[in-house]
Amino acid sequence: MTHRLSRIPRSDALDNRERILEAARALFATEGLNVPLREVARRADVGPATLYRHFPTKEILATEAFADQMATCQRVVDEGLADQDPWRGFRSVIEKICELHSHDRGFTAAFVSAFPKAVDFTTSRDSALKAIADLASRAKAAGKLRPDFVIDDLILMLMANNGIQAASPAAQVAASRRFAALVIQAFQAVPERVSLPPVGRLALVSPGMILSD
Amino acid sequence: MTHRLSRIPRSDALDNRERILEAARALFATEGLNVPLREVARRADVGPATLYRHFPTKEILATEAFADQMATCQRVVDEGLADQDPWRGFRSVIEKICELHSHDRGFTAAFVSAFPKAVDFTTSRDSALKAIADLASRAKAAGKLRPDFVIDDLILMLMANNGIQAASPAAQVAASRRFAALVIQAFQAVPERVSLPPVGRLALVSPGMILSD
DNA sequence: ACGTTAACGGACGCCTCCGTCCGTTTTGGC
DNA sequence: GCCAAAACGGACGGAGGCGTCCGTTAACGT
Repeated sequence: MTHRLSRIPRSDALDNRERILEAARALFATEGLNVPLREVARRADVGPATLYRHFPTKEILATEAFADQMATCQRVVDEGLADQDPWRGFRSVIEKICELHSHDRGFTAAFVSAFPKAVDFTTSRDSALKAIADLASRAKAAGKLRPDFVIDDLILMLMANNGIQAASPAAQVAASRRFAALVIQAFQAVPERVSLPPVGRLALVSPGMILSD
Repeated sequence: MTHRLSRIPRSDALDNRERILEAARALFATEGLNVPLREVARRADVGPATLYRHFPTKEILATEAFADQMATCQRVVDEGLADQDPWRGFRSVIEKICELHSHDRGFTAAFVSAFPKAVDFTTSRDSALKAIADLASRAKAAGKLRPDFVIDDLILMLMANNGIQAASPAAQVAASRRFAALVIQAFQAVPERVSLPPVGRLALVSPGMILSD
């Protein structure tokens, strides 16, 4: 009678699970979130049923697949916070996050999406945003970041960065780098600033739109 | 023998053709280019075959549907060119184009895409870009636009603008407006400019990617 | 070694979209 | 009014994605 509570999974199961995640990471990065799940399964050399058994929904799969990207993201933000110069920290966060997202077509979509089920993903995103907001207000206090910057501007920037399509992965990164540089210029405080129009309510678009469209 | 050369189409045919275009415009604007063609047909109160008879491919339909948007685009550019102050003209072009594109989820996709069949669309886009490049060099000469601006930055900006997702049409426009303002700040020449990283080769992504994804 | 059972994956049915065929309806010249 | 031909649209077959069922395989405890 060895059955009570959370049995350890079989070795091949763990194996498959890992291979699926690997395949998902690779495909999501290059193709975006809308790859057929069969293709992930095929690449992982696994039957469709196996994939669905491990990850009942695409959201769950995406959440787990992007776990380390999310961790990287958090680390980037922490590094930015650690910088004595808040403006330099802020800039580095923007540069690194743009780069991070430019490598991975799927990640931004996931990041910007409001996965309801993926609790931990949402919370870590929000904590990252919170931290950046802190950093931003410090940079404002230092007079380097424009005072009318709001955290939604960052979301705006992420979405915008996600819209960039380049011919090759390398070009994609290059384009994002330039974009980041431009954005930083735009965020910089300068004496004679014209005021910005309000952001309005951004989407945090529903997962359905991201996963299917 | 009244058959030689380009017969005038029947009245109901013209009727349907116009209704199809109307439906396509409406749906492309709200849903983007990836609406099922059946839905366009349904909205136009027309059978699928009729739609395909008038517009054999989605590209052709899109091209014709966006013809007036394209004209508006050209007009905006012309207005910008007509301004005595090239920098003000340049800014207004950016603002108006961002607004134009923010109203219409499909238009940017079409604009940025490299429809091979849609000859006239491509040429008018290129002529618009050419004109903007002229305006840009005048604005540079006036010392208002940063010297390292290149026309690909505009494409970059359009793609980025296209990535913005807002909760409602109104919010979408608001977000684009703010984005345009930020972009203008970024493009403005200021004394102590750090140099920008290169753009790299942007996509002008193939129609397939835009129409299906 | 062997049997129990967790885990697998091929195959199925459902759905949506696509593009075309062909019998039917409508138009416009006479 | 009539009739050729132009135009229509319902219906069909095919392709691809999805999620699940169930007969088969192979891991692990004894």
